[in-house]
Amino acid sequence: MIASLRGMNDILSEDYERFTYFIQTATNIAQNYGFHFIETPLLEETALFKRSVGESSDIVTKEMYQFIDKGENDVCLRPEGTAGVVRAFVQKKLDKAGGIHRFFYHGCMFRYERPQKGRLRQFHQFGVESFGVESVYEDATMIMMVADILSACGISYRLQLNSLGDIQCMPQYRDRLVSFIASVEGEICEDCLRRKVTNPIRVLDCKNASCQALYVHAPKLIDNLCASCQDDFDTLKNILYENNIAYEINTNLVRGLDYYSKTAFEFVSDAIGSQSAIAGGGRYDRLVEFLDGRPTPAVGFAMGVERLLELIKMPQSKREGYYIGAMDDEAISTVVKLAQKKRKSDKTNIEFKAKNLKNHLKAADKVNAKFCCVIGEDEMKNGTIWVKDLEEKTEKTLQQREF
RNA sequence: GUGGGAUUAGCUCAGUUGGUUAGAGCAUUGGUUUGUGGUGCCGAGGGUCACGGGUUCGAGCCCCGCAUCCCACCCCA
Repeated sequence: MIASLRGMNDILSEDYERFTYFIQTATNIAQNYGFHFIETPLLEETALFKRSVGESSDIVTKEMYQFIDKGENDVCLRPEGTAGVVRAFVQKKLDKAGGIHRFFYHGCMFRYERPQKGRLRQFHQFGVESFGVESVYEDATMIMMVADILSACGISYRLQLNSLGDIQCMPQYRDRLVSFIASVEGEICEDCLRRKVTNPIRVLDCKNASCQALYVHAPKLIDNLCASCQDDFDTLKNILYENNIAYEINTNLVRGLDYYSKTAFEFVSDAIGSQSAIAGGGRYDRLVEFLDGRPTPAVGFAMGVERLLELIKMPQSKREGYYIGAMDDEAISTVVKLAQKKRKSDKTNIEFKAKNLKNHLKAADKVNAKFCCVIGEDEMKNGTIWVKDLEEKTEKTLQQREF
């Protein structure tokens, strides 16, 4: 037997019901917020991700499905959605067109990681990206949209919030942090030594207790924000408070992707194991210019669909459509004809095997039909069909041409 | 990528110190006093015990390898 590749799943049956229910719910909400669908390719030039996600990120250094295609192009299956949307935004010259552009997307992403629950090599994200709005109200809107989507699906969550600073305050802070790390360099773990060079902010959430003891005295970014970042962060907290969105500040919340600035947020669930981040996002005001566009403020988020799947509370499924069967072989061709007619307007299941009435009723139950329709000896003789409403428990006999 | 656990029917799982023909529930399917369901009764099918080696008179059970899933690290959605 040939099995699917590691970390790559089939989605069918009940999972598929949940999957499409989520996508539909999220799509409706995104449209209510004024966002428009965008589809970008699964395959992009490798350079796109190196420049946007960042050379030092885990994604780019070890998780990409990268290969050389037959035209000798260095290409990648997309590991996340933002880079492609920004590329499309720039390529369509929307940066030069000015104004506000709001997009949502959903589709599969690929990361070569060690799979576990909630972490797949091919997985799906639903995300949105907003271009051209500088106001922190847009950041708050993103957060409220995620909250709306999760609530609509009956999913409870915790919201974690942080500010990563901007071009004014971040580099300064980074320098101060690096010199702090240098001052304790002899006592920190190997991972932290590596992080000092690659991504110094990451040392702050080192799991090593002895490192943490040293970092108690480390400068915190949140205490070193410039006036504009501090203002925006305060405003954001206010907006969330006024709109009844509970949050916790997590100063260690550092997005693993290099392009974030200012607002960073993550929605986590305590009900799905260690891969608990169900949505994450933030502001990325400089990414458009990194990808050769005119500087454009932008903010967005992505949700991991597979991680949400088992948390989604589905609406109760209702009986729907018709089940049609015959009690004698001679009536089966009539049944097929009637079913074909019914299918123009309603969901219809046919049974090709002749069965007694009881078994037909059982089968109609199983497919969750609203009406069980059967042609037996009497109906055959009279050109009629017997129809039972399985909900109301009422029944009637119709002329076949009226069916 | 590192460390640990698991893998037996379509699904969830039993399976004794290694001993004859590997079980249950659910699901599937057939029958049911011969036209009334979702909850009756009786029966049936379904397993290379993940895969490949080894030890043994004999392996679902012990040993080695490998694959996948799960857990932790890492990281993120």
